[in-house]
Amino acid sequence: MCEPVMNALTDNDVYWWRPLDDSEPDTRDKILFAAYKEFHLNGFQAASLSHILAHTGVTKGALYHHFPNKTALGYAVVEEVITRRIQLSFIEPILHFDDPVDGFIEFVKDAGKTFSMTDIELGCPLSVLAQEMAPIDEGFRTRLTAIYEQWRRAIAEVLERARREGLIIESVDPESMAAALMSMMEGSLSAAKVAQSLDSLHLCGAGMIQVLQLIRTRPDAVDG
Amino acid sequence: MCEPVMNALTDNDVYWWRPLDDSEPDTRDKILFAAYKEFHLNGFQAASLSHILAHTGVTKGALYHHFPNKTALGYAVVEEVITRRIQLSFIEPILHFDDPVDGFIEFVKDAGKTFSMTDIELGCPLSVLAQEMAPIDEGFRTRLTAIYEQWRRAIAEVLERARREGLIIESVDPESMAAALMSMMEGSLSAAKVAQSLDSLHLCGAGMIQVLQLIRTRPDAVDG
DNA sequence: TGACATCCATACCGGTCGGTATGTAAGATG
DNA sequence: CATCTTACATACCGACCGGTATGGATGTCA
Repeated sequence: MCEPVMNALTDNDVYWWRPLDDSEPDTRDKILFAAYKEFHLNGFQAASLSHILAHTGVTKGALYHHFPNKTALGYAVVEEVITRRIQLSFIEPILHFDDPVDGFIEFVKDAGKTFSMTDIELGCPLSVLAQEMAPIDEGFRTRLTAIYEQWRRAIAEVLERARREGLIIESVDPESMAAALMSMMEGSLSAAKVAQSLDSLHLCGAGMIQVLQLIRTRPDAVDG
Repeated sequence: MCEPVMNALTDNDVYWWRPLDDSEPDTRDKILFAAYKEFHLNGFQAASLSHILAHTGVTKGALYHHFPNKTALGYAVVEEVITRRIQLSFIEPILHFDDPVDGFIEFVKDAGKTFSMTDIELGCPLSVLAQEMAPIDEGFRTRLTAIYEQWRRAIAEVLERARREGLIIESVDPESMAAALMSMMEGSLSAAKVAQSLDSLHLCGAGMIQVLQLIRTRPDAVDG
C-alpha cells in the first residue's frame, strides 16, 4: 500500500506518492498514480489510457482487470487519491488554527514560499477535474462537490469559533465568508496557472492577506 | 457581420450572438459561433469539429477554407468572440463605476439576479479555455492572459482612483486587491459550476460583498 | 493432483478524430 | 468569351481511442 506524501502540489521527482516501506507499489497503485498524473496533466477526457500504461509498464489487461472502464478509474482517482490529498494539505491544517486570521495568513505565506512552478503549471488537480467534469458527469460531480463542501465546512467552523471568541469582527458571516475565502484560494491558483507565474500567485496572496487583516478584531496587529 | 449581445453569460435561446441587421450571418461567423458554443461545452481538446459542422449545416470544406486547422479556429474564437464578450460585460461596466465599492456591490448583486442555471452549468467560457489550454498551448495562453490582464488593470485603476478620492481605506493596495477581487469572481463562478447551484453563487456573492464593505471608508453605510 | 479463482499479457475491433485531396458552382476580371 | 479566384462540397485517409476476447501463469484449496 501507498500513502500520499507531498511538499506542495506536485513535489517534482516523487510527485507525491511513494511506498511506505520501500516495497514496490502494487499494480493497482501504480495505475492509480499514473492515472492521477495523466488526469492532472491532460484532464479526464483528453487523458489517454495508452499513455498511462506506457508510463507504468503495466498492460491493458491489468488495467481492465482492476477497473471496469475509464470512468471507474477516474472515480477511483478522485476517491482514493485526490480526496486524501486535499484533506491532508488543505483541510487538516485549517482545523488546527488557533487564531484563524493568523492561521490563514501563515497558510497563504507558506503557499507563496513552498509552491513551485511545477505546482503552478498544472494547477490544483481537484479544480482541473471539477471544472471539466462537473457539467457532464454526475458521478464525478458528486464526488468532487463532497470534497469542496468538506473543505468549506472546515473553514466555516473555524470562523464560527473565532467569532465566538471575539477574534474576528461580528459583521462577518462565517458561512459566506468561508465560501469567499475558498473562491479566493481557488481563484488565485487558477490565475497563477493561466499566467504561468509565481508572481501572480504572490499578488493574489497579498490581496488575500489584506482581506484577512480586515476581518480581525485587532486590525493593527502585525505579526513578526 | 455580427455583434455580441447578451444578458448574462449565455442568454439561452439566442445564446449571445445575433446579426445586427436581420441578415443571415455569413459562413465564417456561423462557424465561429458554433465553435464558441462547442468549446464552452466540451473544452477545446474534447470539442469535435464534426459536432460544430453538424450544428451549423456547414461542411468541412467550408471550415478548412476559413481556418487552416482546429487550433487556428480556437485562437479566432478567443480573439474575436471571447475577448469582445469579456470587455463588454465585465470590463466596460467596471470602468464607469463612480464609487467602486458601491459599483462592485451592485455588480455582484446584479450577477446574482441575472445569472441563470445555464450560465452556471458551463461556467465562464474564458476560464474554461484558460484552465484547459494555458499549460499546454502557448498561443492560447498569451491570448487568454492578455484578457485577464486587461481586466485586472481596469479594476486596479478604479481602485487607485477611489483611493485617491478617499472612498476606500488607505491600507488597500490597488494592484493586489484587484487580483484578489478577480480571483474571488472567477472562484465564485467555478464553485457554482461544480456545485451546479445558484445558491453557491449567492453564498460567494454575500462573502464578496462583506469584503467590499470592509474596504470602504464609510464602513456603516448601507445602500437602499 | 485436479479444480478453480486471481492476475495479468496480447491481439484485435469498431468508431471517431483532425486533416487532406479533389472537384465544382459562382462571381470578378481581362 | 476565356481565365482566375473565391467559396464551398464530397470522399477519403491514417492515427488513435476505449473496450473486448482470449489465453496463460500462478497461487489456493479440497
